[in-house]
Amino acid sequence: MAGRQPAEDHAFRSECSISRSLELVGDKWTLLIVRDLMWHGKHTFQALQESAERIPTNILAERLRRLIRWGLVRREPYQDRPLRHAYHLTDRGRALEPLLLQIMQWGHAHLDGGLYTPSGPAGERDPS
Amino acid sequence: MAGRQPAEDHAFRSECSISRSLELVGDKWTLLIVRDLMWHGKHTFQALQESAERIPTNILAERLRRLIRWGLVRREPYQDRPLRHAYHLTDRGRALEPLLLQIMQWGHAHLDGGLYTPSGPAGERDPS
DNA sequence: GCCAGTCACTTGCATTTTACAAGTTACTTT
DNA sequence: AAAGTAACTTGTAAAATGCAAGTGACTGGC
Repeated sequence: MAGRQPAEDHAFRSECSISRSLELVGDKWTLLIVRDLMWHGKHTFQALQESAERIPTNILAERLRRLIRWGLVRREPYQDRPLRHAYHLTDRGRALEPLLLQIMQWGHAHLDGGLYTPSGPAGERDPS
Repeated sequence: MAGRQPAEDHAFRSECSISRSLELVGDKWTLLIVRDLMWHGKHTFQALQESAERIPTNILAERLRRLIRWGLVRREPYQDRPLRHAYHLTDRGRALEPLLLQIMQWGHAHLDGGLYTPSGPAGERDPS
């Protein structure tokens, strides 16, 4: 326990594991970074920021810091001269894979088709 | 296709199913509402707002509108005099169950223990 | 009829987060 | 020395969030 980082503790807003998880990955960007680290071989700041969704650089930097602080991502040099760092998932980060697969599957089944037109499957519409 | 609602279309920021899903459920609150509708028998505005995480009422109202617009939730009267409405998941909403289970499982495995202390599993720490 | 109470929201406003553009630092290549 | 590249940081405007208070429809008791 000695040598712990100075970082502040975080008080969760509830006991619920879902709520807790969402406090960490419940935003529009974090899981996309995890996706790129997990499946798309993107491990540098540059590579991550060039993804199709065009994450703003300040958000990317902040999210990477957070993921590192929570132990989902590791930052390590992959060369000196010039010194450059790469980002990799830890075991804890890699454990998000089934979650990512589920999100992907749901989106694929329910949000496909380019532009969304607001009407559920037949029989599910509000008969206003 | 006649009788479609006037609602605006939505242009997704990328083709990725994960990204698309996150544009809908990628925030701190939406999946908690789905959780309550799916598992906790909460179907009224009142019941939903009384959950442990204390969602602000304006956010709850806005999220319910969004979920309805996207066909994940249905709003229907459960009594007249006074007229009251209940919220229920549609099939599309219920299809989020495996996703919710995965989030719960990850959180349970990696975020348990009340206050978070920032250090990954042994061997995963940045040896700074 | 009048008053208190409940439910389901809406409104106003302060705070926080996000988005976009531009700038900075360190180092390399020409 | 000049130009280029990677990895950020900073500034600022726009949007989302959080909190408190207010509103409207109705009900039930006196």
